[in-house]
Amino acid sequence: MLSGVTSRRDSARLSDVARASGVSLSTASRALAAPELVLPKTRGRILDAAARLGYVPHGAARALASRRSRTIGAVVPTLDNPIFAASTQVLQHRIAQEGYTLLLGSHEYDLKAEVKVVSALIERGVDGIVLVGLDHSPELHRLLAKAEIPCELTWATDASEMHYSLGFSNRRAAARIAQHLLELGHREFAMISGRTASNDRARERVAGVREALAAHGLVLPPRRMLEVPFSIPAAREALGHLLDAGERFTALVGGNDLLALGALLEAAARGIAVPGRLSVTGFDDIELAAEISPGLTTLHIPVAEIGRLAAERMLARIGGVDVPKSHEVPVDLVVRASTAPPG
Amino acid sequence: MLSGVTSRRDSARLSDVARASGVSLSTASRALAAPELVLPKTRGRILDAAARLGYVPHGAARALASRRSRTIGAVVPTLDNPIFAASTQVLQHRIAQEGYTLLLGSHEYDLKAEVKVVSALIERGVDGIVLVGLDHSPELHRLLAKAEIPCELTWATDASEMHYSLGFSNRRAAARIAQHLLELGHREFAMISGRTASNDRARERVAGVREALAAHGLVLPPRRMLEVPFSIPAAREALGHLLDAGERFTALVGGNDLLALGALLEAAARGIAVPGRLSVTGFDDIELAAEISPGLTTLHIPVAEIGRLAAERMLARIGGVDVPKSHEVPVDLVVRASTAPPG
DNA sequence: TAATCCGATGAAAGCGCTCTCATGAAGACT
DNA sequence: AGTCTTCATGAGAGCGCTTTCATCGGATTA
Repeated sequence: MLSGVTSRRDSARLSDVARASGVSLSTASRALAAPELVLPKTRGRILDAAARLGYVPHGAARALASRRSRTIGAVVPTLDNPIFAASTQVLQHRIAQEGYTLLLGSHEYDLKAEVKVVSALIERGVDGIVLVGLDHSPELHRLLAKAEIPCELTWATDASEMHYSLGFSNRRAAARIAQHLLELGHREFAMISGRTASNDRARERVAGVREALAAHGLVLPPRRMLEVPFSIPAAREALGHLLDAGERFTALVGGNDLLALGALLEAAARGIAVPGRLSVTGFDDIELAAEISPGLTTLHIPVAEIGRLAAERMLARIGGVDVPKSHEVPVDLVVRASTAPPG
Repeated sequence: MLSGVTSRRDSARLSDVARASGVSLSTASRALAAPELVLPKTRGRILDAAARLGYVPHGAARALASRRSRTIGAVVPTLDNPIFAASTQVLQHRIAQEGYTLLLGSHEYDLKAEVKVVSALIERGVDGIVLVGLDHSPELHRLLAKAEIPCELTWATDASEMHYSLGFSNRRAAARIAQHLLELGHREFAMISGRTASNDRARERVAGVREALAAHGLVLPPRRMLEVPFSIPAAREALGHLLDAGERFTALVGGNDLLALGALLEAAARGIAVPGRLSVTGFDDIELAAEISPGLTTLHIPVAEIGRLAAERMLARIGGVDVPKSHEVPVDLVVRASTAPPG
C-alpha cells in the first residue's frame, strides 16, 4: 500500500488533529493520553480540533505502539447457563467503565476448544483473561505463561494457590447442602449432577456431598448418582429413571438449580409430593428458585459479585497492583419449601 | 521506545520465522495468509519454523497493516435475558469457526449507553456490528456510516428497508397470539409488557395485540396494559395489581415468556385456575415454557437461527457479498395448556 | 536462438499511533 | 548577570505486520 490516499480518507487521524490545532503529533497524542502534561490552552485547542474533525483513535495502531489493547478476554463454558450470562454481563459492564472492551469466547465444556479460543484472544492482544473453573488444558497454561498476561480463574478457589482464583469451595458448599438434609433426618440420598468430565465444579460438588454423607457413615451409591447435561428435560428424565428403577430415597441433591427445577417439575408431574415424600435441593439460587412453588432450597451464590470482583482484580493486576492469589466470596444456604424432614 | 530489546523478547515475530526458514518477510507473510502463492516446499519450511518457534501472529499489527481486525462486535440490551444469551452464544460460535472473535457490549436498554459501546467497538476496529432491534440513536447511525462497516439489526425486520435487518415482525407475531385468544372466544384482555421506551420490539408487540383486538371491535384499555421491567417478580406484582384493582379479564398476554411465567406463578399462588379462569400467553418459547405446568402457550422464535443467520449475513457482507436487505425467520404459535376458551 | 511470459521471491514503504530523548524558553537561585 | 532547573513541546524511531512493485530464473513460443 504505497498510496495513503486509498485508505479511509474521510476519517481523521491524529496527525490531522495535530495539524488543525497547530501542534506536533506528540503533543496531540499527549493531550489525549496524559492531559496534565499539556498546557490547558493548548489542550483545549487540540480537543476542539479532535471534536470538530470527529477524530476516533485507531485502536490497532494504539495497541501496536503501546503494547496494550485495553481489551479483556473472557471464556465461559456457555452463555446458555444464566449464571455465566449474568456474571459476564457484570464483568463487561464494569470493565467498560474503565474504558476496556470485552472479547468473549465459549467452549461448550470442551477443553480443546477452550485452548483455541484462548489462543485467538491472545492473538487479539487482550491485556488479561478471565476463565471459568480450575480444569484447563496444560497447553492453555503454557500459552498464558508465554503471553505473560494475567489470568483469573472464577467460580472456584484454587486451594493450591498455583493460579489466581476467585469464587468459593464447591466442595464445602455442596457439603453444606447435604448437611442440611442430614440434619433434617434424611439418610437415603440420590443426586443428579452435571457432567463431571472437564468440570471441576461439578466434580467437587459430588465430592462434597459424598464427604458429608461419609461423616455420617452413609454413602451415595453409584446407581443413585446420575450425570446428565445441564438441562431441565435431562433432569426430568433422570429423576424418572431413578424412580422407575425403584430406587428408594428421600432426598435428591441437584447439581444446580436447573437440574433441581427439572426434578421438581417431574415430581409434580408424577404426583410425588415435595417436600412431603421427597426433599429437593438446588445450587446457585437463580431467580426462579424463589418464585417456583415449592420454593427451592438452594445455595445462594453472589453471581454479580463474582463478575464484579473478576473485573476489579483483573483491572488491578493489569495496572500492576497485585491482589491476593485467591479470593473467596460468601455463599449461603437458603432454606425454602422444597426440603423437610423425611415423611 | 528506541530499544526493541525491552519488548517481549521471548515471543517470536514473523521476521524470526522468516530468518529461521531462510526466506524474506514477505514470503513468510504470504505463506500464512495466502499459501497458494508460495511453493509447497518453501511453505512447508516456513510453517515448520513457525510451529517450532511457537509463532503467534500479532493481531494489532495485522489489523493496522491490513485494515481488517477479524473481529465482529455485538451489542445486546442485556445478557440476562436468555434469548439474547442464546443467540449471542450461537453468533460467537459461528464466527469463531471462520477465525473471527466476538467483541461484546451491552447497554441495559439505554440508547445513550449504546452509542458509547458502539463507539468503543468501532475504535477497536471491528469489521462489522450486530445490534438488537430497530430503535437506535441517530448518532449511532452516524458513527456507523462514518466507519463504513456493515451493521445488522436483529430480532426485528425493518419494513422500510433502510437498514439491514434480520428477524420477524413483532407486530404480526403478537397479533397472531391475540388472534389465537380471540378465536378461543376471549373478549376481555389484559397485557403485561416490558418497557416500551427505546424498545421497538416491546412497542410493536403491544401494537400487534391492539390491532388484532381492533379488528374485532375490541380495545385494550390503558389500565389493563401494564409496563414492567423484564423480571418474574415484576410480572407477579403486575398481575396482582390488576387483580386487586378488580379488573375483569379472561386473557392475559405476556410481553415475553418471563413475564407470562410470572403471571402463571402468581395465578397459582392466588388459586386462580389457568386456563380455567384465566388464559395466559407468552412470547419467545424459552425452554421452561414447555416444562412448566400448565405448559405455556407462546410464540416460538428460532433463537439459535437468529444468531446463526446474523453470523452468516455478517460474514458474507464482510467478504463483499451482498445479502437481501431484510431476512424474515419463521415464527410459530405453540399452543399448550395455558390457554382455553373463557370459562 | 532470441523474445516473451509467468510464477516465486525479495525490497521496502507504509498502517496510525506511542514514547524516549532533545530542545528551548521561562523562572529560580546565588 | 549567570547558571541551574523546570516544564511544555517537537523530532523521530519504532511497534509487527501487509502489500505493491520490481526482479529474476526458467519454461514457452516464434
